[in-house]
Amino acid sequence: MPAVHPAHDASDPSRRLPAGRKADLATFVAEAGQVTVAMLAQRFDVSMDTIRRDLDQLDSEGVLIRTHGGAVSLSAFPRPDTGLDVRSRLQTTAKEAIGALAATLIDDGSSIMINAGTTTLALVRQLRDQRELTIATNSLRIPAELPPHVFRDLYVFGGAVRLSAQATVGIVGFQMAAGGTEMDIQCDLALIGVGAVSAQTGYSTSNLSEAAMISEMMTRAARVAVLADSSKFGRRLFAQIADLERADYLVTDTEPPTDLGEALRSHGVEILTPNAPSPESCQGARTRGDDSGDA
Amino acid sequence: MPAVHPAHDASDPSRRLPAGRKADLATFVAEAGQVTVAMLAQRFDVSMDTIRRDLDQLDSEGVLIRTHGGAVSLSAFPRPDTGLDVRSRLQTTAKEAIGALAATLIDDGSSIMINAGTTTLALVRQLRDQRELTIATNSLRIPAELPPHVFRDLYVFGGAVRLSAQATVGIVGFQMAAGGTEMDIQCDLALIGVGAVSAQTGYSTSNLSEAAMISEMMTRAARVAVLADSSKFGRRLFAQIADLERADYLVTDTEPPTDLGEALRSHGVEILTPNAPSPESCQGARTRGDDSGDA
DNA sequence: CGCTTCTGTGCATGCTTGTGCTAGAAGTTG
DNA sequence: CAACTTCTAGCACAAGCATGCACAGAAGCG
Repeated sequence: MPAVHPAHDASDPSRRLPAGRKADLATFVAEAGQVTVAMLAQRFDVSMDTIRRDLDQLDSEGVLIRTHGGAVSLSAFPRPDTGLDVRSRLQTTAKEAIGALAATLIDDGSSIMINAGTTTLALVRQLRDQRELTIATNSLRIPAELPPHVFRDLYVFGGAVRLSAQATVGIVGFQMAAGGTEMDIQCDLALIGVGAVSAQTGYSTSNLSEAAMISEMMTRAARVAVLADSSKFGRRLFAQIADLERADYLVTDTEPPTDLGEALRSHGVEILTPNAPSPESCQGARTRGDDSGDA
Repeated sequence: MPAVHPAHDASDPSRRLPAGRKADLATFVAEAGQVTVAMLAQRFDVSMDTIRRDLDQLDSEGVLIRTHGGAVSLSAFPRPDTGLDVRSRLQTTAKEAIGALAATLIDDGSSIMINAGTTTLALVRQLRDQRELTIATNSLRIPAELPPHVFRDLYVFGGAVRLSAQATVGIVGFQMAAGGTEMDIQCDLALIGVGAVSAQTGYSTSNLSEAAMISEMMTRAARVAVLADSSKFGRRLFAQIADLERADYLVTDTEPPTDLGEALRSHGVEILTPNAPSPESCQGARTRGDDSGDA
């Protein structure tokens, strides 16, 4: 079994540490906008399998978006809003199902907070039968998509604009008079789309300011529903939002992996999926719970 | 055994990424307005079947509208909630000219406030050559339309949403910490689109809260430019914003009637029109080289 | 120093996805 | 109605993918 392995050539300086290659790869994708696995394999002189693994990790870290055949950058497209649009085209049916399911949690006349994100955007498109809602959000796109007959009052939190997310980041609250003090606000339900759900580290997203804002929304709500499609399971993003028990509901499209599902239930989180209450649908061994979060 | 497959041409990098192609295809349709399957197949160098499948998917995702033989963009159809969009199609050439002219007032690195409106929206679309701007606005649509390279920081004032105007009404200011006090803000230039300009009653608009907010923006600016096309002259709307002398410039498309023009000049307002460019305006009516969306 | 353990990498294997082709159905146009 | 275009459905093939495995270094431990 000598097996003629070309093996690793330590003499080649272009072949560097994996972490360094991953960082270069991330910037390369960000500049190129869209790349193929084959292109990257040639560029970095490693096999396509390694590139695939790297891209999967970078996707789970939220640095780029993995697609069939390669990857696209979050925001480096010619148009700044394509980052959001590309993301919104991925997992759309799942997001719509999640949105429709989450909409059933909303009672007529209740007050709700909604954070910015593609999943929550799909949610507001599903709002049809509700009436007289009071809604507060940090999304700049929700006011354009919200059906006008469902709400009575709509508020947008002010602050700096994160262009890639079409959202504001700032204080969860309002002043109603110049120089006046902040009004204390409280709502019945917070609907929160997150970037990652992990049994170990709870809910997380890629932007620190947004994480702080979401956490503030959660504390100002009597009930909290977290929205996340199955691609968010078992990964960890840069900024932690809260521990698992801060949510009352997790609305998703497929039953989570067993370890995550058990962790959620043991923390009192009710899991809602469209497939009716059929537990343990067993979607295969998707349990990659590891995530060594370097970056 | 036909076996002779022309197969895939790996040499062309523009192809080879389905997700990227779909994103490009969506933007292409959005810009062209209407397209045929054959046109897209030639443009993206794939078969018409693939284009058909892509269009079917994009239609089911709500990105465009599939038709027999091709597809049309969403904006080609008047959507139900297009109160603002319908208005924006009126007087567009005039608004574009006004926007381009007002853009010449904006210096690199300056801080500006912009209120919500179709005229100011046309203005931000004309911003190309400016850099490092700091921008604050109550418009929810400006963040989506603003070219990303022109500004350094962008802020949206928080508050209640006026859906018909896609704008917030509230306080002109920000808190930067929960429970903290309001930060005092001041800018170099306020760019204000108004609904009416009258020699007797000054500037006015139809909504009282917006009028108060605009007035506040004016007081927080070193210079004030009012934008109004000729259809706004000589009329009075419900809520007065300010007297004539509160503005330093009136940017419009045609010279106002003599009485209004005299009243403005006697109050120290400089009138800027595209035909009689002011001494400092250098770029004037710039031909928009690219797009010019016919097709 | 030797041994174990872990990680990163490359390869081989079925399996899934995307694409183009063909044939027939359905629609459009003169 | 006839001629043409476009759509739908099914098929075959290439590319991409997940998984399991083997090997090379690095790190840890005695």
